[in-house]
Amino acid sequence: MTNKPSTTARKPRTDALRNRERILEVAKAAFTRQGGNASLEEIAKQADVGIGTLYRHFPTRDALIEGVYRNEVEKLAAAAGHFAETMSPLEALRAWMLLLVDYIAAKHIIAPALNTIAGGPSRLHEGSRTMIQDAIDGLVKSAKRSGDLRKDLEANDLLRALIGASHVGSSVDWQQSGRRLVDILIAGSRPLK
Amino acid sequence: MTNKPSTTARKPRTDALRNRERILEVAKAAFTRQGGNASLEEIAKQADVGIGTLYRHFPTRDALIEGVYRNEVEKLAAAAGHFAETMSPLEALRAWMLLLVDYIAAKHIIAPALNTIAGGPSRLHEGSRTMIQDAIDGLVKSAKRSGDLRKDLEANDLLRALIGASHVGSSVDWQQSGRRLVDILIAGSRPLK
DNA sequence: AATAAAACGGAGGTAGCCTCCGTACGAATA
DNA sequence: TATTCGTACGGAGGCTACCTCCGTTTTATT
Repeated sequence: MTNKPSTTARKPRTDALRNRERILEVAKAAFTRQGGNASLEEIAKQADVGIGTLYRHFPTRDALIEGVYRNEVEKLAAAAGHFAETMSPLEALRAWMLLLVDYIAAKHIIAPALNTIAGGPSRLHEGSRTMIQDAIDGLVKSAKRSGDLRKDLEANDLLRALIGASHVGSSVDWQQSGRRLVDILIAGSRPLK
Repeated sequence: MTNKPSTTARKPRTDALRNRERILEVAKAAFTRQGGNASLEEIAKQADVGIGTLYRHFPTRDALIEGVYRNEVEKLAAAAGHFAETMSPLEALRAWMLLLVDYIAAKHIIAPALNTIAGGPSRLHEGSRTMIQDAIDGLVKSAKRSGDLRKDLEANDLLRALIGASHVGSSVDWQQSGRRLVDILIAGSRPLK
């Protein structure tokens, strides 16, 4: 194996990266708005990309759906850190929970589609679950430290409330009520005066 | 409004009823095997029916899916009564739970598809929930009376166990494990010797 | 500037959707 | 049983979306 590090794989092309991003962004919107059968050609068009390009990045519909999902989880995890650094603890928690509402909406589209996939969905779900758990744990913990949150609050309570609500209502506008719920939860989690 | 009851609507044609049945039967199989996007033309063919006939009975894909679902719930409710009359209480309960596994499989396909529907899915789900609850309540109650079941058992426990299991595993072969679970539940619900 | 690897785009063959309407069947009636 | 007429049947055909394939363009590297 004369595996010289010389073959250090050239840098990925910038247009490829940019297109990939655009596709994911448009796809997420399309899927959450029109469901898992949204037209891929339409998505390509809206992303200003040829249909061939879309298929090169995501060879199957499922691949695209999975891509959107992973992207979402990653953004969610990254945002937690970012918010924590640039906002007050309570604001950070609130902002992050609002993102979570978006994420859940996306996941609702995705879950059924993933069942058709080969390896099964559990693998994906497992990983995301802990990433999300960690994120909210961190945010809650630091908001407790700063005295913005009552000490007896469990991060999981917030998580469950939001996820639970999304299951009950699974109507189209549950996102709206989800956002309202975020504010209620935040308000209710302040320390008892 | 000279709405004479004389117009007593003629009897529905027998071939129409037969075809409708056949379509629902084939469609259920197709949906549970290949997911909610199974080819309608293929379903029509397998049901020995023209594509036009299929569309007359079920004008949209969603209508067909909903039809399968309603059919399933009705069969489930009817079966409970029938089993209760022709089997021993415990056998009746077991047989019915096995049907429930089939039903849940169908519902998994259906739930996502229903979210796209106009009126929202809650209406459907509500109704079915109570029908199923009633059915299992009756079966459990009579098995308790005959001494085949421990008295402290709640019908809901069985229901939740089965439904819960179906959510965790949502892989392709969860039905297999669902059937196994039925036997385990039955065995575990016998009176303590 | 030259080169070659990598990515792009869209034409075109295929499959599934759904409508429309002439034909066939079955329930009512005599 | 024969007739009538409302009801249901079937599948051809127009259309949309899928997905592959390959000639052209762009980009990183030298």
